[in-house]
Amino acid sequence: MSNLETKADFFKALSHPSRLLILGLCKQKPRHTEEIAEILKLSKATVSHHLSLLATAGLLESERDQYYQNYKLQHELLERKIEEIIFEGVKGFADATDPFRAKVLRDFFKHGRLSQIPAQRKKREIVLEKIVQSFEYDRAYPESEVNQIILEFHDDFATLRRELIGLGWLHRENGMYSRVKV
Amino acid sequence: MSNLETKADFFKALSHPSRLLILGLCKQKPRHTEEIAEILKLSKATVSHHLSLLATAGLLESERDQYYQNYKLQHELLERKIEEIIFEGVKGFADATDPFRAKVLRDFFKHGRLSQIPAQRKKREIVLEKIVQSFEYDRAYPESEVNQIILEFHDDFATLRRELIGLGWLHRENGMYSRVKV
DNA sequence: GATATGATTCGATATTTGTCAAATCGGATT
DNA sequence: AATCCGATTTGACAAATATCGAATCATATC
Repeated sequence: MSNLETKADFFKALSHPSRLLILGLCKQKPRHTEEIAEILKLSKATVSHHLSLLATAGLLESERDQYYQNYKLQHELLERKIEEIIFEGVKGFADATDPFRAKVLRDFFKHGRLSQIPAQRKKREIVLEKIVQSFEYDRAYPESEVNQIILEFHDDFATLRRELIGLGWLHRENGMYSRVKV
Repeated sequence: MSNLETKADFFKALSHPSRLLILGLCKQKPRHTEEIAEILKLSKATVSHHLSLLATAGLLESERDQYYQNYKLQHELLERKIEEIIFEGVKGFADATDPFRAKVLRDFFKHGRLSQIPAQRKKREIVLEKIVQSFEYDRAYPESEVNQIILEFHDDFATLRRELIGLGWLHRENGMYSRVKV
């Protein structure tokens, strides 16, 4: 449940009356496709489609029993608060409209490039935050690509890369780097 | 958040990436339409549409400030667990596949009509549950219509109607009846 | 291994949803 | 009261989704 698309799809799975009914039925006991189709007066194909969406969202799991595929409610996600899901992994970064932040960015970035690395920790974090935003989540980067991306901002990519790791915004594992959700 | 459609619409409001982003933006601070449109690179019209869905779902509230309409995050619903919302007001009625229940229904219903009113409370509840399912939620019925519906099952509509009220499954107000969610 | 049976996938269609430009609205400013 | 300005609504179109029948699949059963 990391990126926005996945979260939206999770809620999309819950966004149809039939699918909510299906969850209710599977809450009572595991159900198979035809049984649900019968109760809801829908075709098997349609129910199979709904079940697939619910299973992909992690709300149901299925298990075969003889001829039947039984779908069982999964509780983990249902027990979570809506906001936990929506804002999970959303960066706790500063408001983009913070005036101090805006001034620091204006002072240190010239034509998109970092004119110098701020000495003050607070200011350095602001420019580092800006830089880390060039990295996507859910993707691994080789060191060469990390360097290349940072080079777009400043020549001393080694220092900046080390700082990003130090702040925990980039993670290194087996020689590959990935952006961390904070 | 009573009926299925409303619940589905609530989750539908959360089922688009742009709308999740909008919630994130409005979490930081109240935002107005153009501001969001600018950040998300969408037209004002589109953002207005998204905002309308989120507000209808109860996730945002808006307030005018000078020229601007500021949208503010509403926390109540976000703090609730998913299952609370999905299963809120879902009838605690017996599993339709319960064998005892099935037997009672078989014994007392002949060709869709109640052959006699069960004397035992437990059995009576089962047949009354069956009858109340002929009523829709979120609709008011005049007494004449209530009687007519119950008449389809048994001649003694007065007794059955009184029992349904007694169980709290039908509610009477100003001479009109409505089905209660239990 | 042939067959029966429930599940899934495919293909087609109807409905719903997302998007934007243009027109309209409604409160603020002058 | 005339004008300004952001928000909303309207109308049109594109994209995504729901639905079903038919074809295909997977696996129990014989």
